[in-house]
Amino acid sequence: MSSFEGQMAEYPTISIDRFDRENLRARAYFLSHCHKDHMKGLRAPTLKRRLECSLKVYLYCSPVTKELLLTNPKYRFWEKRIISIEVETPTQISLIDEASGEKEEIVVTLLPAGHCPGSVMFLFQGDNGTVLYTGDFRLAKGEAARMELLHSGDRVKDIQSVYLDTTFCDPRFYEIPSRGECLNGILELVRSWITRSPYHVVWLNCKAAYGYEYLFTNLSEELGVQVHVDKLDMFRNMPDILHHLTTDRSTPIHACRHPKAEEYFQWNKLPCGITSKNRIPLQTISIKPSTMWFGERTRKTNVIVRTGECSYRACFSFHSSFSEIKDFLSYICPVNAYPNVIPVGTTMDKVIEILKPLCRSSQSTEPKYKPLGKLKRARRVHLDSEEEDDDLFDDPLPVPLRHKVPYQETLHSEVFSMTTVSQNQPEELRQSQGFCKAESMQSSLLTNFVDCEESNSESEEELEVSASLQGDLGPITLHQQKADTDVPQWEVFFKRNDEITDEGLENFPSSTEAGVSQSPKLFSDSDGDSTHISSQNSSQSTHITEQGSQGCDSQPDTVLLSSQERNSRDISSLNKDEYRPKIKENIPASQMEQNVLCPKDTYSDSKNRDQDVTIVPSVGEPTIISGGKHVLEEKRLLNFSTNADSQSSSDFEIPSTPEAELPKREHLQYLYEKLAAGESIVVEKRKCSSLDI
DNA sequence: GCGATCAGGT
DNA sequence: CACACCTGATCGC
Repeated sequence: MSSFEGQMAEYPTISIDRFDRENLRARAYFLSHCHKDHMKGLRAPTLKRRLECSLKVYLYCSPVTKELLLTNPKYRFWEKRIISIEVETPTQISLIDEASGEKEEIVVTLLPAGHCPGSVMFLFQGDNGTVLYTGDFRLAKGEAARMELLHSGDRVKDIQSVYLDTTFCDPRFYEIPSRGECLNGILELVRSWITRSPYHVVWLNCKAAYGYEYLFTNLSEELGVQVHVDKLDMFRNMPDILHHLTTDRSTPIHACRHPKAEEYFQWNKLPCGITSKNRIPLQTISIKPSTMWFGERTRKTNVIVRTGECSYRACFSFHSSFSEIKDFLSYICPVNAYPNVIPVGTTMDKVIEILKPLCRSSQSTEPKYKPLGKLKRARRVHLDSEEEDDDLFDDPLPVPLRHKVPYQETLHSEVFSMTTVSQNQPEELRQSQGFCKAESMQSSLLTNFVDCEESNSESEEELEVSASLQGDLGPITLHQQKADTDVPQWEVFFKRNDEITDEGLENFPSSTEAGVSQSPKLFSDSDGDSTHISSQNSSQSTHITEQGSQGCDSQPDTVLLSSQERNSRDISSLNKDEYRPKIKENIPASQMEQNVLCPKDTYSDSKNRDQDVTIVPSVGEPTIISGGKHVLEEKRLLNFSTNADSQSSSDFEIPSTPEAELPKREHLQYLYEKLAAGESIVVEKRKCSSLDI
């Protein structure tokens, strides 16, 4: 739960995700996503009264968040006072003190947070430096590196402070299976059950909160049936979600809720009240999404655990794991990092001890002359962080390129867009889209380096490149380049990108491996013999990180599901297309290869389409072919390398483990059916390698 | 009657 | 484990 008080040291006149107490005096409000614990005071009479008196005060959020918020009648009084800002569109906001008339300009950029539909992180740039408020987030390793707007040229921006989602910032939560792995595990379990007969139905025991939509949309897409929910009017303007939901109870997949749902379930009754179809009783299983995590040295086992005759728990997380948090923060490398959440069982001090080494200050204490390979980030004298562009000139030292993104840097001038919102204009987009051309950095070195370091923070090796020269951008500081990046946009939800799913999927790299397995016991860990069906992709990635040391065992998880299989249906066929299929053109060779490995996943990226507009061939990189739907691939490709697990890109390319075989769909089906039926599975123990125990 | 808080449950 | 709620009881306005 967020314990962020609402204000950031650098910009105390704005309030984020808290609307009570001191925050009642804010000049502007920001809401990162629509979860109640981030909306404290948002509908309190005191704030309502203040709005009536302070006509220049607005609430800024993403378009999806605005839609979700206003669907709730209790928040409808905000209607005229909410300004939605498109994701990845730097927007200038004037912060006016109505009493004194004092004014301060700030530029805010919303970055996708991957937590729930409409969730974003806020990047603020102004006279007091650049700061990032993450809200709640779930981003795979390497995702920060793929966000263009966190960079200036090739380097990550000079960020003064990060206000971070530290929900799982404890080594205990070292790793959480990726979204794709979890999704696949659930998908196969659901598939194996509902295909048995028209009377076999599944109840997804989800909590009352946004964030499960990508699960619903992907299951729907893959299985061809809509998911039953209690309400869907909040998605009325989000066709990509809406199309996969229904209020018709006759579907085999339910995510409806009822206070006595658990009790109903005992009696084979769904929350929506039905117990039979055509007078034939339904055969129901429940799947409860819940967070599962694995310590650094524990081996990941299942993403699905059987908890009873007809019930299962499935791994699902809205928040980044410890290693994902470390990857994110170490990449950003701010001067300061403040936790927004203190996980229970730990203390603020402990969390800070963990964050500190990932910040610049600690690094600055290091010897001045570091081997180039170790220099993570040039330390800069900062004064105002704002213009990072300018700083580039100041950097005397070679700066490691922290740009994992393979995307191409634009060689020519890029288009920067800057939107301005004035407080006087209430409407949403009054964005005057000012497009300013700026010269992009000459991409001198920028070329695309694919940094192979692992995303783990620990990565030590980085490529160094000399600093690039950038042109001065001129007066407007904030422009960010809009390159075509494809960041995993998670707005996905809304934009149907749930494809994200793919994320996981594709990421094989990331792979981790989780398997759905059932160990003989419900619980997993057993390592021994369980048959692991992993959702993940085939790639078994070798995890260098953790497992590396341990040897193979680590990979116990054999992945049975090949990504291809899953994708075969392509999931996304629908999805993708609708979304902006953007294609990314330049993909580094290395990635190409990967592509080859996982050919089918598709995926779409929301952003891509739009941005592609400016595609510039990157240096030397082969262009990918994007054939029809495979467009998506690109994205995933991208993810690949950058992805988390990807720690080392090389991993990906590692073909399957010698003894590993690609699971056949039929085999999987067989295993899942047994699993669904509660039968025990014969374990075939497969050795991962000689090391396997 | 409403809101805030706390306990308890899923 | 913990998340993001929901319900119910109590207290104050």
